[in-house]
Amino acid sequence: MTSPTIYDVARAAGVATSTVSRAFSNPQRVSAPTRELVVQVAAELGYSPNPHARALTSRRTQTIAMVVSDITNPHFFEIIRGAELRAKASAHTLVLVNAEESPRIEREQINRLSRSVDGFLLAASRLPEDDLVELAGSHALVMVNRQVPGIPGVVLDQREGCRQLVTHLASLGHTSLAYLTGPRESWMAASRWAAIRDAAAEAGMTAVRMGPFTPRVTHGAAAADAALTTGATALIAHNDLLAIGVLQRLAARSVRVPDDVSVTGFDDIFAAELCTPSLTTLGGTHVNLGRAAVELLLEAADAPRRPGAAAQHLVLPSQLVLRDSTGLARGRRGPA
Amino acid sequence: MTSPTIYDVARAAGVATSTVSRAFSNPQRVSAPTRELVVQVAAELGYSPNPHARALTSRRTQTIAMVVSDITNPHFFEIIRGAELRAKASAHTLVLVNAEESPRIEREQINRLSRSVDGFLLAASRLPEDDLVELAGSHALVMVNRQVPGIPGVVLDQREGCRQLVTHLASLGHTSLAYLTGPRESWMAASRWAAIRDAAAEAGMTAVRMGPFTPRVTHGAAAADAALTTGATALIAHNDLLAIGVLQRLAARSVRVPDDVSVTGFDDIFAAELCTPSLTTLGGTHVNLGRAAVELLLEAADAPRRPGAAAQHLVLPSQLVLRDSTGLARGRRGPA
DNA sequence: TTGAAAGCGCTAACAA
DNA sequence: TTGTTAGCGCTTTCAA
Repeated sequence: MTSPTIYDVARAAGVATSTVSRAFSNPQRVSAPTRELVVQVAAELGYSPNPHARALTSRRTQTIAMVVSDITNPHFFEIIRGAELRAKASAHTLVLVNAEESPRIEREQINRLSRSVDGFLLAASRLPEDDLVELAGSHALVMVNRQVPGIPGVVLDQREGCRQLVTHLASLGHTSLAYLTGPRESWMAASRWAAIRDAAAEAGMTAVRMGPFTPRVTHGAAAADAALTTGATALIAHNDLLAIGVLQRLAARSVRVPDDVSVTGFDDIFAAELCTPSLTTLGGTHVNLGRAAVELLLEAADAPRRPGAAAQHLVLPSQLVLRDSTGLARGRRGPA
Repeated sequence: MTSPTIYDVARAAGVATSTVSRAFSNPQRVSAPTRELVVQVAAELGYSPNPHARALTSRRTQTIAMVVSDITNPHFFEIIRGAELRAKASAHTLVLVNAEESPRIEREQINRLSRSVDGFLLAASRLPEDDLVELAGSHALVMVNRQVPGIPGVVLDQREGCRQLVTHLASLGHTSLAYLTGPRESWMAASRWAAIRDAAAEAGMTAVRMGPFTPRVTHGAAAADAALTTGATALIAHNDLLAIGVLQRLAARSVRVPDDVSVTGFDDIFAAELCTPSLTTLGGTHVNLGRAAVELLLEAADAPRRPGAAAQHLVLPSQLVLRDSTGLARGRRGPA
């Protein structure tokens, strides 16, 4: 009933337990013939190493945890998928944790898992920067969609992406935009606003920020109402979910999109292509975000914190996807 | 640097290590005063139990694995979310595994994790029933959206749901339907077809099955083309993704929905509400599926396999959501 | 290159 | 109720 151990294999193969151990975890330190013998005997007995016993001494678990700020946001799906893919390729296990938009829960979950994983992927972390720096001192950490000095991370290029987005709106004749911002703790929200504001200034547009709004469809109504008071003809929602909610509210209020106002989102989730009108949005290959993040984490876990070596920051390209929710500004339609 | 162990706590509190151990894993077997002392000393020292050492002796890991047949399908998201929620409530960790629609990968992943988790949630498993029964002999198993005799499981009610769906179509005057079926290994696909066929017979409709089709948007084109050859006026796609692909293809071929044909899906994913026309679909609260599945698994892990006690099968209600993709059959429009 | 042996941190008899 | 003690299965010095 109970599964075979290295002792069983050692006895059957006529070698010491340490040799069996090496054959599995350090193959190059065993002669080829012995290794083959051990491996074969192990296979016959149906032996496989006990990961907990292994972790107990070696302190390596072959497991990484991914903490997402809000698992209900479909945009994380792609990141999770990429991470799972990459983790599997290196025979690592992916643990999934939901922080439910709460810094407290995020912290608790990290503490709970700190002994059972080799490192953490923190996606859109809501923790204050100080906490993160402290954590990075004792754990392998990789940030996803957030930049923290000294901690490795992967982000989609917001600066360039937002510039393209704003330029697109400017080229349609819009002269004023409103950014409907996300959660206060969201690094992304701050980063997007900074990029949008700068790009707007450059393009000679006025830009205002409204919010914060919880980036869900249901909160789009409030966001849309707030945005309309500004008189802006271009609305940039913090993400696609919020944008879709905005679209729905505008339709309900008989404001035409894109004839009266243009609306854009971020993330390019699956639904962005299907809603009416389809949504212009700043996307990118989120699968690669997840993939790259795991890659970085595995490196960090292998070569822990060479002091002096700067933390790696990967910036993956974002991609502006033009659809039907953006159009010429009011009064700019028809032949000039 | 290295974290404190029960030895440190025992010494500082002046008790035996076993007392410390009990205070944490079996509190009721320690007198209240001793327990409080131990807990307080432990807190001061910053002690927390090493999960691997714990697992090594107790064989309990506080971890459960969820294996999904295809992580790209958004419908699993909700199930995953429910499972994560419930797992967290019992201080359990959720490991996420993608089987990529491959029975081989599914099996490999299960084997790889078999030592590190307390049990498995198998969502839409593609494994043959024999394999599952064998697995259930050595592991705690709960099936999600698949019924296997002798193994506990949770499903949304297909029989009643499909009956409602078919009745809905019949009441709109449709007399022939086509079911665009999912993967060959999908228990769900077989189960839906059986229910649809029976319900159709009951309602005096003819029913044909086409496929199998990979249930993704991109495969909707082939499915739509195949369906049109049958002359059926009502198309039931295996899931919403396929249905959305069908809608797109029909639009491209200038077949009007629902004027020329009606289209339905399964799952009620987020996008079903947003596509054009919005999709009539058989949904249900998938979050509860995940939640209930974890619940069952925790029970099973606690009271392992009382022989004689039948495996629990939970059937959660499904819910028919009527939207714009279904309408009166051709020739049944206007005043009678 | 291989073997002997001492733990890793905890649980669970068993005894007191 | 508490303490003693022998493992759980593996890795890792250290010696040979």
